[in-house]
Amino acid sequence: MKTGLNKREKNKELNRAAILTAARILFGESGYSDTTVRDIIGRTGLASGTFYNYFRSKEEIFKALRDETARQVRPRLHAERSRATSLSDFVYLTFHSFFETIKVNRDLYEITRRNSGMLRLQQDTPEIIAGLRDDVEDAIRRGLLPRIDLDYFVPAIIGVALEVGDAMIQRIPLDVEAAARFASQLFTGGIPALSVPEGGA
Amino acid sequence: MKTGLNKREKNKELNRAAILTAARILFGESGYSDTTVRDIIGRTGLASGTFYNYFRSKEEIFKALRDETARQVRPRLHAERSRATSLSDFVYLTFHSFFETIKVNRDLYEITRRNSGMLRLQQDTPEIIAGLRDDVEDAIRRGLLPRIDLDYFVPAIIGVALEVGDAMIQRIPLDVEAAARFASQLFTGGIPALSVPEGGA
Amino acid sequence: MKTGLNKREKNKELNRAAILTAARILFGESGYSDTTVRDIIGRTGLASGTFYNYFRSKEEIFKALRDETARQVRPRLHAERSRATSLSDFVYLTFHSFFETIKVNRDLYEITRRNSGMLRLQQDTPEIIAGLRDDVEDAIRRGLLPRIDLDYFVPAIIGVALEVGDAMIQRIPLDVEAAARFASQLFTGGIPALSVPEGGA
Amino acid sequence: MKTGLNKREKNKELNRAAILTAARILFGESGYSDTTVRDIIGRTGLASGTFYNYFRSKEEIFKALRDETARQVRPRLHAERSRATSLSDFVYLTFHSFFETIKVNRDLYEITRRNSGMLRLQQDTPEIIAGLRDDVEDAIRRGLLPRIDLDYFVPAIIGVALEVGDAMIQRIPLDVEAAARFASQLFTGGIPALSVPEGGA
DNA sequence: CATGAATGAGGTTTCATTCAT
DNA sequence: TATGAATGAAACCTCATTCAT
Repeated sequence: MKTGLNKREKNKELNRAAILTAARILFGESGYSDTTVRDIIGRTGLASGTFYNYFRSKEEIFKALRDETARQVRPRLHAERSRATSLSDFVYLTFHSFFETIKVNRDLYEITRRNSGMLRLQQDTPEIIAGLRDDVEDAIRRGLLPRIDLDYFVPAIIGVALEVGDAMIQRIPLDVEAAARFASQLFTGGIPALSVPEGGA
Repeated sequence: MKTGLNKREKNKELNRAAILTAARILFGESGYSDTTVRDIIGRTGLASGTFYNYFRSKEEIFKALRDETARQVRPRLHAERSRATSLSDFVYLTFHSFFETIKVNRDLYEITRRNSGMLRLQQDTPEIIAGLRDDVEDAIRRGLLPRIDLDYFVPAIIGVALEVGDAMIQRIPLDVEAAARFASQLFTGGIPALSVPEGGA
Repeated sequence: MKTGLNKREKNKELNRAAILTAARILFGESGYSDTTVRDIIGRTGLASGTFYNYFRSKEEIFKALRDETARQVRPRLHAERSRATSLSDFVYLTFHSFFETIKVNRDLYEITRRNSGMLRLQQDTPEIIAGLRDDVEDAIRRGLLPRIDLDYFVPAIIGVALEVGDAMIQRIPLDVEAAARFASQLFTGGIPALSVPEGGA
Repeated sequence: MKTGLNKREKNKELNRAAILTAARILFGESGYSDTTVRDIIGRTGLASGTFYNYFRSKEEIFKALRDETARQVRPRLHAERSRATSLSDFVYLTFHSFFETIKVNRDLYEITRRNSGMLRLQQDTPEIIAGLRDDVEDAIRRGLLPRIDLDYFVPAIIGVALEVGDAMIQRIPLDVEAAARFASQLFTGGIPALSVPEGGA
């Protein structure tokens, strides 16, 4: 039955979730290579062999984490962006939803950042960002954006999102709106639009 | 003769260079953790112990590579930027010199990209980028740039430089000017300035 | 059952004991530095990594061996000596219990002998001897021994115990009483007391 | 010619001596296994390959050091002992000359102590002590000593010499006479002869 | 002879993975 | 399924010794 999991099945789910969580934290903190399977399983209190009841290898859990990110994050980013009705709207929502996601899922984000090119697990674009190109193409079709060289434009968005995102996280207080405003002003009007009024910090 | 190196010294230079080159390639291809000392020395045809005649540890050769980058690249980027006489000039030269550097030292660039957050070897800002903030501050003092929030602006430049730089490298033909033009237009006038005339790619 | 160990636990005990025994023999034969972890584990038939399931390092197993000695030997030597009621009694029991211990734990003794000053693992006094000074001080308080310069007297006992002990072990038949008699006569009456009747060996 | 060494030959002698001295110090400080050929040669300022112009191997220099000890020390100890005219004389001179030797050649002594059973280089009796048995047998023949079990007596002397010698070295001020007096009193009259007058240290 | 870089066997230790319980 | 000891390949590094200069 879909609705009810018996005790055994429920425990399986919990264990799997616990292992994933531990891996998420550790990959984020130390990177893929410097995180051992023992580190991961040790954080859960389970025995080391148990790891292999849930994941076939260390590589597999890394991929599972990526997929999780994709499943959770992509639809959300897409939904936000599709509400846009103007260029500045589109840009602001893109950055805002991305920064908001970073703030909420900081550990998943760390993994993507710290292990971008690792092993041979990499994709050209981190999952957390996937889907952006489609949405941009759609925005062009909808007339929100002018015709642009996407091979440079999409990376430009990504670059700003990642680096300004990093800066945002380190800043106190953590202000998603301010960061999103900064990035979207840059993309909407360039440097002149960024000018800080008199005694700005 | 004072000027020339004798055979022994010349050979030492060659070996050291060979080891550095091998490390550069492998760190770039596989990252720091997944590159073994044996991989490195194996590529040179030397014996495994010989590695340690030149570098005290795996970590040390990594640092040596980084320092090499810094010594080669920083002064050059700085020199280019300090020639700027206007906002658009400053931005264009910044991106252009960076992309040019990437093109020439592609392997060194890969290392920095792939190992940014790795191990505990990282610095907050990869060497290849260090110095940018100083130059931007200087440009503001010189009136080339308006007063801006540097904690977001500098990362924004870096993000675009890195991601557009990656895109540029994969593109054939490799066109530094085009990439620099794109990035500086974005920073100078925002998306509207990017608009591609009719039949653009 | 609480009292018995199951198969797993029993096997663990056996393996740990096997590793300790192998180390004991090899350290005794070749000394600490010239005994490799591979030698030790090889003697047990276990895989090389297994060593590190039981001891964190080569140094640790050495210490474990020492502690084992201490736990086994010290209380026993102390108990014997505290039974003494006269000077000659005290001296005889001291040597006798020491020689008896050597005889029984010959391999542990070899380790202590061969590695006394080694590496930086040493303690000033090998465990096998520790406690002697306390007992001597106690004997002086109890009036069994006169007031003596302990900084020379304790080493003198130790020196005779070790060297005569070595000689005893090589002698056939191994006669603990004879060795103890010799040493205690020397300490009780000096050389004159050692005089061998007519046809002595 | 015996009398004059030319410059080349003199330098050879100096180098050989320098290497031996360095080895003596280092073997004494760290033991045979933990001293590297590079450590030794490094202390002399010579190049590592040069070591092998003087000694065929690390083991050989160790043996050379042993032989040096024997050549220097044995005759001297023998000469001192043969002057003895009574039991107490013999015993006192034996210990005194040994302690005096220790004091003067502390580094050679350390080597013998720290590496007694090492490698397979050991002899049953350290070189520094060799010859003792012969002298004792001679003393018995000369009527200085009673007939004694030499297999225990010689080791007893050695044990006291080594251990009291160690204690003496650590004591400040270093008093050879006091140590020799202690040891010879013990051997002459046993513990009763050691009794310290009232407020002795 | 002196030099010091090159050699490569071998040392200690780690860790993903397997498997008997 | 859970356990955790066993496995063994492989990582980093050391060092006695050789050899071209």
